[in-house]
Amino acid sequence: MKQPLSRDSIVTEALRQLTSSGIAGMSLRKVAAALETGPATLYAYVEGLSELHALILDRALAKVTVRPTANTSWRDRLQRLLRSYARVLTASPGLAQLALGTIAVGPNALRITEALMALLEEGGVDPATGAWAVDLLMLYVTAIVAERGGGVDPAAPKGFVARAVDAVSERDYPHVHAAREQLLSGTGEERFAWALQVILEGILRRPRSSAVEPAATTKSRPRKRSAHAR
Amino acid sequence: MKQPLSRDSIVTEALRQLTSSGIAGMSLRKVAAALETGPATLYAYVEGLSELHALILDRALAKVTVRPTANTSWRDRLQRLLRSYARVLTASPGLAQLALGTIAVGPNALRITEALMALLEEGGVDPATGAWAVDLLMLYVTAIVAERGGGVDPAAPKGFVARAVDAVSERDYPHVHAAREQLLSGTGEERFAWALQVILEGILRRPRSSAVEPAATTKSRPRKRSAHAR
DNA sequence: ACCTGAACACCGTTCAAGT
DNA sequence: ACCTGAACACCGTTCAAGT
Repeated sequence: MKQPLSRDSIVTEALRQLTSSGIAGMSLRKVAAALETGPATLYAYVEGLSELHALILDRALAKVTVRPTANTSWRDRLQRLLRSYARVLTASPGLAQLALGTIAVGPNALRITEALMALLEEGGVDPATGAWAVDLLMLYVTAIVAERGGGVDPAAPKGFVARAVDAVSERDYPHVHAAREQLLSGTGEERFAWALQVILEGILRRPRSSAVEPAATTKSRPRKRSAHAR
Repeated sequence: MKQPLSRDSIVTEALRQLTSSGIAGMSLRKVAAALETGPATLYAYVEGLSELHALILDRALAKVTVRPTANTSWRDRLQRLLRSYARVLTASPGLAQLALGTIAVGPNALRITEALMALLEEGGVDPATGAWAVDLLMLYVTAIVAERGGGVDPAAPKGFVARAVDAVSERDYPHVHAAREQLLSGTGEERFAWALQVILEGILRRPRSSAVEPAATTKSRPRKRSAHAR
């Protein structure tokens, strides 16, 4: 009675399950059941679970907005793009973990990479640095989303970490103790925005063309190196 | 005949399995079998799988060297410490994924946080910035290890990504196409070292006390902001 | 009271037997 | 030749029945 079963309908159902029930709520067997067939049938359309993961990821990434409202600085547009990427990953619990295990080379991942490279170039970042920078930026965003939303299970007692950090021994961990409030401060949004600024600033100041730190110099004093990237 | 069974022996055996066989090679049932008991028995010593994960992680982190050879710059020592952390995560396939899902508040994780905070302070980073910086640095390192070593399975065809990137359409993805060699260039070590320098540079230039970018300014020109943090 | 064998409710993947 | 029910080899967790 359902639609005639296809790669497409399998991916749609799988993403639906992931979005509504998290990583534990999606399985080949449940997808098969929802599509009113046996689990073995799916193997006619999909290589296995890990190919399905890749397909789900790219399907989800279609929702990322790569052309945010113009008329703002490239920095602002880059931050909006990465926020859109983070939002899409957050919308389907477990998608970020899945993204970390899957090297995204689907068309939608490429579309995001392309847009980020263009924005960095607009910011004066040379292509060699831009290539690595895109990896770094996307990895950071994926990781931070993966770190928070482990799953959809409400098993995370919000106070548990706070209690552990608060109880830290002043004698054994003086720096941690002194900064215990700072370690827990800030909303996710604030930390995300700060981290992006940090990484972006570093990218602009440390093009790949710049020499590598010679190990035994410096004393907190920043080096005179190229600010005018490329 | 085996040792009398304890939290400790369970963690030891679990970490042994993880190290030798990756995340798929470790399970509560296999640990129980190796310890010559039934799976239910473990629940007398451990709350469940996720507590075991946290215990394994902290046990593994004991091997991280937090006091690298002195007589070098704080930057150098910080990089050595993070490399040691990365090495420990890499040594047990799947440990990094597990670390992303587990908020590490065990004594060994605290020891690492403490050492990083001390090094950043030595570098002139204020405690408020240092607290967030430690999170960012550890998250990056954890994520990059998690991204590569998905498991111990040799299922990763090294050429697969290269082929996908090489085949990218010049018309649809001009920037990606132009930088396709750069996207694949460099060893893991080189990218790791570069990324750490980028993040560190950003941390030094963007203390939390600095104002937030006012959205519609800049043109790649860096701001005059404090290099001499705090 | 404590420990645990067996059961429960799941997995992904394979394959022989049917159409 | 193609599709798939049933089986295989696993999971984590629970619980009643034994000591």
